[in-house]
Parts: sequence; C-alpha cells; structure tokens
Amino acid sequence: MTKAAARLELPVPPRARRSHAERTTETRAKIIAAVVDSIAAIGFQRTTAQEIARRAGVTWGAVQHHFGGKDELLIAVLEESFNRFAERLDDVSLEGSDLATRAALFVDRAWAHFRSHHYRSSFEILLNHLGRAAEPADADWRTRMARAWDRVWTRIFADSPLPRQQSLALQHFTISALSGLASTSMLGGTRAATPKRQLELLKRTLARELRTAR
Amino acid sequence: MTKAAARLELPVPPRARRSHAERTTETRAKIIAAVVDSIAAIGFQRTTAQEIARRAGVTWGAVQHHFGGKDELLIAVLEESFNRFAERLDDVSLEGSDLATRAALFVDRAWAHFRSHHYRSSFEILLNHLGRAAEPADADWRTRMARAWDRVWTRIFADSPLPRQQSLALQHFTISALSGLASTSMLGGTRAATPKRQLELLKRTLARELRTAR
DNA sequence: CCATTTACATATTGCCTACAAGGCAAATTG
DNA sequence: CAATTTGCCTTGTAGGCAATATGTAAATGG
Repeated sequence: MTKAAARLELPVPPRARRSHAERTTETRAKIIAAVVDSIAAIGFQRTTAQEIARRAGVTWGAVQHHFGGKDELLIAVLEESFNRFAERLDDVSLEGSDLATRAALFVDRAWAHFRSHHYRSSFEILLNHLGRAAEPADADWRTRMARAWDRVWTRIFADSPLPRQQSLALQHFTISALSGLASTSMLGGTRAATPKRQLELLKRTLARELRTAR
Repeated sequence: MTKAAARLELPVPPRARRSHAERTTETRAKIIAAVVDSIAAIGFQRTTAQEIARRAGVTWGAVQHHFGGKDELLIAVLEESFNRFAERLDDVSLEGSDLATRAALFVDRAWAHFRSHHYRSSFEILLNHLGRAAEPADADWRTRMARAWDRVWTRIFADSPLPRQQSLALQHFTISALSGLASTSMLGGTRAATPKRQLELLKRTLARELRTAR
C-alpha cells in the first residue's frame, strides 16, 4: 500500500499474491486513467507529474518505470484514446435503417466520444504538448483519426450518392461541428448541458446532404 | 533601445521626443500583440513571460509596470480580442439582401474572426488559464460574447420566422461549427487550407434553417 | 533455494518560471 | 528650474517542475 492510499484511509482488502504481468496491466491502466481524468478535471497545464502520480495512487518512479517519462505517457494516453474512439465507431451496425436514422445514430455515437474525457484529454495533449512541435507523430494522429472516421462513414453511408470530395467535406464538417460543441462544453465546464437541438440540427443536415448529389 | 532590439540589428530611426501617453499606448499595444502572436505561433504553454517580453521588444519589468503581472496581461488580451470580435461583427450592414446572401456574408465575417490569431489566443487563454479556475470572469466572457453575437444576429436576421429558442440553438450551432473548423486548423497548423466547402455547407444550412419555422 | 529481474518508493538535482525590488532616464507639473 | 512622476531595465529570489539515481520488496526462473 502506498502512503497516499494510507493517507486516504481507504480499507485496502488483503490481496492474493499477484503476478508481475497482472500488476503491470493494472498499474498502467490506473496511470492512464489518472491522466485522462486529471486533464478533464483541472486542465493540461495543472496535470503535473506529481498530480498524475497522486491520482493514480503511485509515485512518479512507478510511472517512469512503466512509461519512461511524461512525453511517453502522454503518447500512451493518445493511443488509448484513439483505440477507444476507433472501437466505439467500429462497434456500430446500422445496416437496414434508412439514411436519416443511420445519420442520427452515427451522430449520437460520435457525440459520445466527443463529449468524453478521452476526447478532451487527447485534444489538450495535442494542442498543448504535441501540436506545436510539428512532430511527425502529430500528423500521424490526424491521419489515423481521419482514416478511422472515413472507414466507418463509408461503411454506414455506402448508399449515399454524394461524390467523394463532397463526402470528405461533409465528414470534416461533422467533425468540426462535434468538436466545436465539445470545446464549447470544455470552456463552459461540466455544467454545460447536452446540446440536443444542435445535435438534432446536425442530424437533419447530415441526412439531407447525404441524400443529395450535386 | 533595448538589448533585444540591438541584437536584432534593426535600424531604429531617430525619434522625436514622445509623450508618456504615446509611449504607454505604443508599448501596451506591442505587448498585447506579442501575446497574441506568441500563442498562435508556439502555444499558450511556451508563451512565457520572457518570450512575451522578447517578442514585444521590452523587458518583463515594463510588462509588469503596465499590466501588473501575467494574469492581468492575459485578461487585457481577452478584452482586446473581444473588442475586435464585437467591432468586426457590428461593422456589418447587410440590410436589403435576401436571407441566403446575408447568411453567407455573416458566416464569412464570423470566419474571419475564428481563423484569426486573436481567436486562437483567446481560446487558449480561456482553456488553459482561466477556464479551469471557475472564475466569475470566465462566465462573464462567455456571456459577453454570446450577447455580442446575439445582438448582431438579431439585427441581421430580423426577418427570420425562427422562434427564439431555436434561433439561440442555431446561433450556438453556428459558433460550434466555426470554432470546430478553427480548432481543426489549430491542430493542423498554419498549413491548413480554408475549409471552403464546409463554410458553404454552413451557409446553406443557416439559410435553410433561418427561413423555416417549426 | 538463491540469484536475478521487475515494480515501485524516495531523495536529490537542475532548470524554468513569474514576480519583486531598486535604480536610472525622460517626461511632467507647479 | 526643481521636485515629482512615469517608463523601463536589471538583478535577485522563491517556488514548481520533470527527470535522475538509488534502494527496497516482491516475483521469477533455473
């Protein structure tokens, strides 16, 4: 038990002996979750090494052991968030519904990601930490996200007559609207309500544009 | 001449004696511009006191003299950006055009703000520095921006049959789409192209929604 | 069973940051 | 003209931060 846990006076149930692999998996997950929650709660800048260690219930030495340093940890958080994003979108079967219904469900599913802590932490990590360095990893992230989005979009809206160029613009528009709604919520704090009318408008716009060729 | 200017080896033309008021105005403007440009170029986190002083061509002592400290300076930058935003929107006369034309011109004018360095710096200041403290100033900023936007919107689209509640939702949707496009550009760096198709889509959506009552 | 490896904690270090205090030159004011 | 005020520079300081080095306990493997 760490001193941190002791200080919190949480009853820590006696645990059976655990393998290194078990401990590694659990600790890494705790550390990554700590970063995501910390950025969402107090912002990237205040998410210091000590704060991450505190929230994860370990010391920074443990974080270093697992990740090497803060940069590598943040990259691991991006990876985890991307995987959740891709899985969330991939795990959708909308075949058989009409276009408007599929557009609505797609927007709902996508919004679930954009309003999540994982999106916020990814956004702030990219904006504050990686986005300026013009690192290859940065471009890679955008490409990977765009490809994951396009893959799902193409599958769900395969019957749309929209030409490719306009489909890409519509995808980008949808991402922008959702991320704009998310950043409004970010600046507004957790008290911001779900923007239902705006999401309905986005769904109607999508449905209309998807069935219109021009 | 500061050492910084001397190092840049810029020819500094001999100046007539200047009043304190002139110097104050010029120096404050230089410092605010330095913050805006620095955040846009290298991000909020790297925009240190020393970096601001360097870009402004003064020392931090001068910044302290004029603004008191970094917090006060950032608030002054927000104020300046807000004034430019409000002036930019107010300085629009669209009467006489049909709804679609006005929607298009409004979106163009608003986009000019959202893609500006002033918007980026305001966004990052609010996100990184003020947005977390749950300060009264933060809520004040959102309220002021929303009111300025609504004032212009109501004037330009006075003939729209849209009920108030839906007009507010449409305004928020428009802001979200524009800020989403802006944040996509932020993450993409200055090389990001103007999202022409997306802006056209926003204009069409606006025009349609504005003339539809439901 | 023991040597080795791994997971993690602790103490220390070096650097960066914003800020405060004092001083000088120029402008202002009575 | 002299006292005062203002604009700005220089220097020093305190605190925060990530990273490093070292040590201990637990798990592993031969």
